[in-house]
Amino acid sequence: MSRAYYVTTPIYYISGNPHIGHAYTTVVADVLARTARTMGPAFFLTGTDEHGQKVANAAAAAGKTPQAWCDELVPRWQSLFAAYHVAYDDFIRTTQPRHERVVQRVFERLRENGDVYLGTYQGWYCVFDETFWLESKLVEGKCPTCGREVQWLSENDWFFRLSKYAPRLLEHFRSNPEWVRPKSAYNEMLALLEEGLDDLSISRTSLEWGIPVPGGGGVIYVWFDALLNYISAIGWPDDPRFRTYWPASVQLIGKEIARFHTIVWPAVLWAIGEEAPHLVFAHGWITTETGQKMGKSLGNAADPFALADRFGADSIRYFLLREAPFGSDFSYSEEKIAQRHNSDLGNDLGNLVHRTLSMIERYRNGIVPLPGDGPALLRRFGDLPQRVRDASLDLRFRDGLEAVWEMVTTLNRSIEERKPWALYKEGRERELDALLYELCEGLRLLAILLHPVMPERMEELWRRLGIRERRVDDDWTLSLAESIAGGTQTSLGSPLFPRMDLTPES
RNA sequence: GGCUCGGUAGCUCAGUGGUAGAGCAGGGGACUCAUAAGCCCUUGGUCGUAGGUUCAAGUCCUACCCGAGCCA
Repeated sequence: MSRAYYVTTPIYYISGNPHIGHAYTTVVADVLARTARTMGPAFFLTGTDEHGQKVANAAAAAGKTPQAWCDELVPRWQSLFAAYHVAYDDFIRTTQPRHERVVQRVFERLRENGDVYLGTYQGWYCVFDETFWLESKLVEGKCPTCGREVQWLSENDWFFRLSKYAPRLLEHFRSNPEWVRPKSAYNEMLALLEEGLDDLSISRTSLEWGIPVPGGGGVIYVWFDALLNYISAIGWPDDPRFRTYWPASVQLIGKEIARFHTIVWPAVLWAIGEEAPHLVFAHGWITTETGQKMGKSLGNAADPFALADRFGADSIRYFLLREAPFGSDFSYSEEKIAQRHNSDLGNDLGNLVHRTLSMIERYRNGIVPLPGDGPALLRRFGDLPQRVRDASLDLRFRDGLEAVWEMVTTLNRSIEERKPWALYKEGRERELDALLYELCEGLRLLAILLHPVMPERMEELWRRLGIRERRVDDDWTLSLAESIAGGTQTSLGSPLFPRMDLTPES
């Protein structure tokens, strides 16, 4: 039996419009959740991070209240995820009462336990990066990462006793070397731990846009607030969902926020008596072809809505998972997307579907024939579903897709070798039926295996195969025990992945 | 300044001390069910550089160069 699966994305900081990088992380989480749902209960959480000075400033610049600003932006994010066929189970906003309640309750719990104490914070603060800097780190008096002006803060803040948890963190890292991936992130965080930890300021008196500290005294630091979304959304501490799904199976993050998620976050969880997540995976960035990080602040971000319009969201999803091993940075360009779309999806998969359904149409009036003596062709792929599922849940999506493509290639090759057009002309009906049946069954398997990655297109393939007695995303133990029924009425339709013109220009 | 990861074919990447690989792109061929797709064959590499260890190094060690990142 399998345990309940819980996957999270970072909650996205809504200081502007979403870009392709946000779609990337969220699509990956969606593929994990869809894969996990083929074997048991799964919960997929995403959402938005709405507090902090940067949001307050952006709202003020637009002449709006922070809440109004957030309310206007959130639908942009939700429509992005809809455009990419993302099926989350919950979308949390840190301004929702259900979240604010939990944050305050956690704070109180920590204060009662003595894990939070009142201290004095003095130092430089970069509003843009929401980060504190030591004097020695400033570059010509400005923020070393973004070059903007920093502010001098001197205030009485609440501090979290992070240092107290340093020994347990070290022990946790050393006895769970796979708990932070990829290895590079693990190594960096371990090195950081070995240098020692300072306590963390978790409140602000200089700012109003945040969750109030219980009993007064400013607002809770946006980072502390934000981390708690992963448990507030599933109803910490009492909701049955919390007991079902926590600790999280996988928490996806960008590598720039690894410190908060692998050092601060487990310490906070332990301080309230909960377990650390099983796996934190810090993925790489999508870069331009010159290796530059893509992001709104650099002005080089692709419009993810336009991309989905042009190529189809499922093609982009496929590209994101197939192009590079998950974890490392990878460079993006429309040419590369178009190439993947044309060669893998159009030529290999799409054409296989089209030529198969076309022959069913032409030789058998669109009706799936009765099976022959046995699916010899597909026998060697008996372990493919397990391989694909294992690869995906281990975040090796590329490996899983390559394994599926072995089957695509095998089916295409079998058509060349057995020449159904010749069988038809020569009246070798039983041989033709056997081959066509195997091809249809192969397409059924492909639809099932690729559905987590390309849900919309594979649902369309499922419809064309005419299967009504089961859904494409049913539990795999049920789907895989069956095969397509002879007599099923298929429909040809237009190509699933029409080739794109590769010549530059839109 | 310290540290981490990477540098293998035009591109994206496998490669776990034992004869350098795959896919795509490029070139050629036979076919016609199909989206000029698919199938078969094929060109292409001083494995970042220089040393070292070893019977044997893409792989281990040292230094350096380049790229990205983390920390100070």
